[in-house]
Amino acid sequence: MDINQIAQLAGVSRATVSRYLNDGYVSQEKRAAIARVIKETGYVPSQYAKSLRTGKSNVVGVIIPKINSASVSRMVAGMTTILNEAGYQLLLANTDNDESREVSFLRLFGEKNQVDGIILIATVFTPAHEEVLSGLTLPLVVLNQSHPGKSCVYQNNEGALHDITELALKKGTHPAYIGVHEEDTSAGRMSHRGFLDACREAGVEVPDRAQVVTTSTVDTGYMAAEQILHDYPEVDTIVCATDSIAYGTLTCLQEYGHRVPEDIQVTGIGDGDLSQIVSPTLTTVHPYYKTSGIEAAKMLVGLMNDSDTAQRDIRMGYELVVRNSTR
Amino acid sequence: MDINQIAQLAGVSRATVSRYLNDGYVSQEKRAAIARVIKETGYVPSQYAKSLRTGKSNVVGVIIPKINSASVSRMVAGMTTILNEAGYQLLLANTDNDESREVSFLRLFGEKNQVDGIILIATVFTPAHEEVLSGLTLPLVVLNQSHPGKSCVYQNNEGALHDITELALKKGTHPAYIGVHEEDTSAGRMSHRGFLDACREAGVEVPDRAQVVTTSTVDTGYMAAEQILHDYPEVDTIVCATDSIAYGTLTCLQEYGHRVPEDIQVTGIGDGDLSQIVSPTLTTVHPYYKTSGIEAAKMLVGLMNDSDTAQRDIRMGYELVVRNSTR
DNA sequence: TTGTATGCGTTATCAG
DNA sequence: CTGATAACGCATACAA
Repeated sequence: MDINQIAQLAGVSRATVSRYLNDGYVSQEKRAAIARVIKETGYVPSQYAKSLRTGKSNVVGVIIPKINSASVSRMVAGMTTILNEAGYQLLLANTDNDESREVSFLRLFGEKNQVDGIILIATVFTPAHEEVLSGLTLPLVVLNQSHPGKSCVYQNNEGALHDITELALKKGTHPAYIGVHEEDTSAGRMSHRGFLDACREAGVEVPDRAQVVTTSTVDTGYMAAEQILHDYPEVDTIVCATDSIAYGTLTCLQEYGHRVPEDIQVTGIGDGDLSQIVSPTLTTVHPYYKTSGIEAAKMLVGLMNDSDTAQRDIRMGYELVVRNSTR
Repeated sequence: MDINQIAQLAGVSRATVSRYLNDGYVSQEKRAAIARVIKETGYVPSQYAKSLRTGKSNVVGVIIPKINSASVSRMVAGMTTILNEAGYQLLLANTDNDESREVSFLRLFGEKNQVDGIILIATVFTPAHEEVLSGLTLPLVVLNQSHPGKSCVYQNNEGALHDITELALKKGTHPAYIGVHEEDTSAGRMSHRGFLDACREAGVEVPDRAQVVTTSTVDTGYMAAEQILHDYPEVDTIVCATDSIAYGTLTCLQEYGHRVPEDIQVTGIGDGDLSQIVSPTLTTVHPYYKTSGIEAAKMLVGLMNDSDTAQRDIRMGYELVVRNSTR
């Protein structure tokens, strides 16, 4: 069922059918005839052919580290609405936390091929990333990290950790910090800086033994809290870089018989589903993940349409959610 | 950068380059020459043209009700691994729980176009669904629901609820049930049946006021539990159709001063992340979501390759996870 | 307002 | 083993 058959059945040339499908510029009679034939046959134009001819696919490639994650799936949910509205489909590339796959997808999509634009939910930037990123002509938006020279949308981890630490220090005097690795992800670094700034402003000293680095899971959070309890027994406030770590910390404190928040305050970042369910409920920061996906998608649509849209950065806002794990 | 330029640079015809890219059947010398040129130029074949010519896209359409959901994102994670291994990309279509969008995506993908196969994570089957489903020629796998005549992979909700109810009834005598709506989703109906069967086998009577229907959220779970407490005060066991409902129930019981599991047992279905964190930790059923995604993807790959693969159903297994919310 | 002719980049057929 | 050549289904410049 191709455009030629439609043309024949409608008694017009295929160019007219094509115009009917696109610009317009067709007389009422022919328009009606074509419409009727299309309805009868259920004809749908071939995307392949259309894309081959126009060089546009109406598909955007979305590279994600892990679909199976609350923050990522919210971002994807956000961009889906915008992109679909704008007539684009999402081609999903899941790297399963494998950096090399991230680079190869970037390359695959980037090589003048298959997609009209890319959204990269970034984790780390290796030299390989930089290389492929620099030689990229397609519209691209980096989500979740800031990257010089590229349009990006990212969370204000520094501000979030600063504010929540500041809050906790109104009632606490011996804060500890459980963060995530800081080598290649700016998120980790910025978070730590926010914490340290707030401490400095409050005039409290934080010894090294009160600051540990781990990964963002409940189990490792538990272990990190255990370590702090051991190395820094005077602790009365534990600021965690993620909610998952905070959950582990809560469990640990409970098992060691420390009361939260009376003896030790705990804070997280993320406002995960569990945060209002754990006991005590967790004081945390609500990051606008879904909205960041929406913003990234809007930006990309802008880049793909008006090719001269200026590159810009969006640092997302956040909201302190004060619950019962702080005094 | 197209195949003609590569051919010219390598001193061969474009047919030879094409063969190099596909079947093989190229002499060593030419092979080397082409390889060199391709490496130098970074040439990548156009998917559009390839698809137009071959009628295959190496893309499968995945229709999901909501990306932002633990079960769905796990299923997607599972199929991603299999599909990527088999050389397919995922085109994601998120309906955001809008049935009509589900149908239109089905139609869009189905109209001989754009994708080589479809995985539908099903929620409900309306007449509109049936209509488009019946006139579908593309390989399709239905995930999460069973559907006569179509290959499908689904959870054994009936078995899961039966077994967990059976377990709870070893220590309980007055069970209540909080389920989800049963009109159009077989999941809800099957769950309820599993519960009732186990009760019947155990010889316990369950009055209507001990069975309520709600939606699967923490808040509505809370309210449903409240209602049961009011209408059926002698309750000593609450079987919930989902973990979310169970979380709400736990919170409710705690606030009303009922001890779990001493006074009232609670069970869920799903083994969500929170289940080992809430207190008491939740007795639930671990459904193999990720594995079901893997199975669905394998099935679809089979259907797409050997077009004569028999249609079949897979009912997934499950595993009872006994924790501290039951005696 | 409409039709004709051409090309988008591949792969497949068919001789050589 | 290789090279012409003809599609694949569509959009568009150009002529009418």
